[in-house]
Parts: sequence; structure tokens; C-alpha cells
Amino acid sequence: MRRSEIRDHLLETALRLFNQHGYHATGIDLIIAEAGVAKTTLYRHFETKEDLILAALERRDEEDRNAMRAFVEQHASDPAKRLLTTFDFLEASVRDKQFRGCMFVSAAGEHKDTVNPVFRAAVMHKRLTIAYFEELAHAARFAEPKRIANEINLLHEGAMAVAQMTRIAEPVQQAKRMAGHLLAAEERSPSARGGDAGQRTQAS
Amino acid sequence: MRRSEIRDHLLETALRLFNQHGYHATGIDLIIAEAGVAKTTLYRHFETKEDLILAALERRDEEDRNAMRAFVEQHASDPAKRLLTTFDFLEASVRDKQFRGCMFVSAAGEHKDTVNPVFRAAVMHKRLTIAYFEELAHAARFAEPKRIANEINLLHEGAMAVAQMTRIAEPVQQAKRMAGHLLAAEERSPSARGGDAGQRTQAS
DNA sequence: GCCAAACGATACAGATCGGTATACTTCTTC
DNA sequence: GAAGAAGTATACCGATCTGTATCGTTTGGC
Repeated sequence: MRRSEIRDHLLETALRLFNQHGYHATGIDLIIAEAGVAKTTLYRHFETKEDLILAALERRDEEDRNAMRAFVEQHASDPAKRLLTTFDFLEASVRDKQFRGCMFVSAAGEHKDTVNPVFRAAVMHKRLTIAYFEELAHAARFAEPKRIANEINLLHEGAMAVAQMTRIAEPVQQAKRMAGHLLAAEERSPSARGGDAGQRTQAS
Repeated sequence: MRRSEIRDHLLETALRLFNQHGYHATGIDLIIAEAGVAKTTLYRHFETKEDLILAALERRDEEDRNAMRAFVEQHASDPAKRLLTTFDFLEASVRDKQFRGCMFVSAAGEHKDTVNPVFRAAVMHKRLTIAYFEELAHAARFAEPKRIANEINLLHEGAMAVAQMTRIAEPVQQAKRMAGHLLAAEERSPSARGGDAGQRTQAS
């Protein structure tokens, strides 16, 4: 393993274990054992465990948001449909055997102080995710893109929380249907009524 | 303090600390120090820390659901409106200075194994909460009370998750508005169109 | 009022925690 | 190929973890 890869390998191992067991329950000794690395090496790359957690969350944040962008852009072209396609991406994440709930919600749940850097990193991820939703809502010419983005985000959070408990993907599909109904009733700028299914009757 | 009160006092103290710092981060030594009790006493009432967590969650489960029932029955009489009133109860919980997210979601987040008793206790709480929503949805004569209950629950979970990060109550109000729009479009048994605002135009 | 149970206080056990120190080896780079 | 950075392995540090043992004191029920 090349030296520059060790840091990446450590981050991947740490992310996997944090996801499996949580942050407090995952000790440094377990991380280095699973990564096959000496403790000295870990502490050469990360000053403290908290630094490792922060680096892992930053990595996961970028990965997640990039993956969602790529998925959505590939599976839908109409901006309004893209908002709904975010749920398809979420469904794929939830269907993963390794899914155990949102790592950022869990991070905030284990570091509840609002000034804690881990808590703040979790909040930042959610802010950036909402910003993407708003970008899509704006492109879809919804009258209130900020509110739409917050509603989509709330449905995402709800679906993930329910799926964390039930370990099934159905809540995500339900959230998508709910989002579809809500968006269909929203006002949009006239030039947005392009080729997509704008009006929807009460018959589903 | 009478002997029978010690157990209650321990549970209340543990619940407060679990809510403040999380489950792993709250040590037995802190709990007994805050409760002003000897370690021997705690272990006479609870065999292990996990037993303490389970007893605390059971207590919280009953308290929460009883409080929600009482609040809803007091603030609304129409069953359909009662479904929306559950969000008012949630808003009051979130506005509490001590709110740091749903304790059951956090419990499941720190004990992710589905066979873990703590995880199962969290799941049980959610199941019972959904059962109450279904009871209300049935009384309101919605065509699909199970689906309605799951949708209301998903909005509750989403609102709590967002509020856990933002520490504001606005997401709960937003979830209530979303629930109102969704319920207004739902089919209901004819005899349910009593004195409530059954049909709602697209103008909010 | 007696007795047993429960309490408080403290010390301790054994494990694990995050993090450091040391000494030796391997790799990269000039 | 020499030098220095980065790796491994291991021992160790002090703190903290859950849980137990000991012992004297308090208390409630008969």
C-alpha cells in the first residue's frame, strides 16, 4: 500500500466502523486493527480521535453529495423530476446492506452540544444538502424554492429515520409519493410548464 | 427520600443525562453522582447499565405517549384535527430547552444491531406511536388509516430530525402544514364529513 | 424493639479508553 | 547510497469504564 493511500484507507475503515457501531463505541484500537495499521501511524495522520471523526465526516459529506448529484443528473433531466429522483438515490442508499441510519444524524446524536465540532460538521452537511434541493427547486421555477427545499429535506430525514428502525426501503418510496403530491400542488413560474407532467388529478 | 422513590429518582436522573450527553457518553459514576446515590444502590435496582437504559426508555415511552394522548384529547375533539394536533404536542416538546433530538432515535443510533434490546425498545416505542396515529386515522374514517399513520409518523420523524440539528421549532410547524395538505386530499368515508373542514380548495 | 433489608462510602478489580514513548525497519527521494 | 520521513511493534501512561466487595449505618415491617 502506497503511503498516500494509508490515510484514505484509514478513513474508509473508520467510516465503516463508525457506521456499524457508532462513534463512541468504536475505539481507536479496533480501527487500527481493522485497518492493519500501527497506532503510531494513525496518530501521524490524525491528531486526535475527534480529528479522525471530522475528516471521516467531511469525506462522507463530499462522497454523498457528489453521488447524489451524479445519480440525479443521470436519471432525470427535468428539474422538478430531479427533486423526486433524489428519493430514488436515497432508496438505493437505504437498500444497502450496510445501511444503519444517517451517519450525520447519529453523529449529531452522539455529540449533542451545538458548539461541538462534530455536531457542527453534521449540521454543515445538512445545510449543503438543502442547498442542493433549493438549487433544484429554483431550476424547476417553484415560487418558493427555499420552502420546497426544506420540505424535501424534511421528507428525506423522516424516511431515513423510519428506515433506520425498520431497515426496509418502503418509507423512502412513501416519502417520494408524499413529495410528489405536495409538489403537484405548488405554484410554479409559467415558463416552467414545459414537457413535464405539470397538472395532476386527484386520481393517482 | 423513601426507598420506593429512589428507583424513580435514578430513572429521571439517567434520562436527563442520557438526553444531555448520549448513552455511551454517560457513565455510571456520573449518574450516581448527579442522583446523590451510592453505586451499590444503583446496582441493587438495576442489574446492568443496559437494564437501566431499558428501564429508562420504557418509562420515557409511557410518559411520552400518555402525554401526547392527553394533550391531543384536550386540544382537539375532531379525530382528523387530532392527527394534526399531534404536531402541536411535538412542537411543545421541541421548544423545551432540554430538547436534543428524539431519545429513541438516538438510542437506536447508538445501538444499531437489530437484535440489541435497546434497539428493540426504540423500535417498540415507534410502533406504539404509529398505532396511536392509526387509531386517530381510523376514527377520522380515512380510507387507508395504516398508510395515513405511517405518513404522519414519517413527518414527525422528519421534523424531529431537522429540529435536532437546527434547534428551532419551525420544522415542526412546517411538517404540520405538509400533513394538513396531504390529509386534505385523502379519501374518507362519507359519514366522516361531519362538522370539520372536509373539502379544501387549492388556495391555502 | 429486633432483624433483615437497603442504604452510603470507599476501595478495588479487570478491562478498555485515548494517546505517547521507544526502538527498529522500510520506503522514498535526492 | 545516504538521509530522513514514515512505517511496524510493543510497552506504557493515566484516566475512565462497568461492576463487585467490604463494612458500617440507617430504616421499615413485624
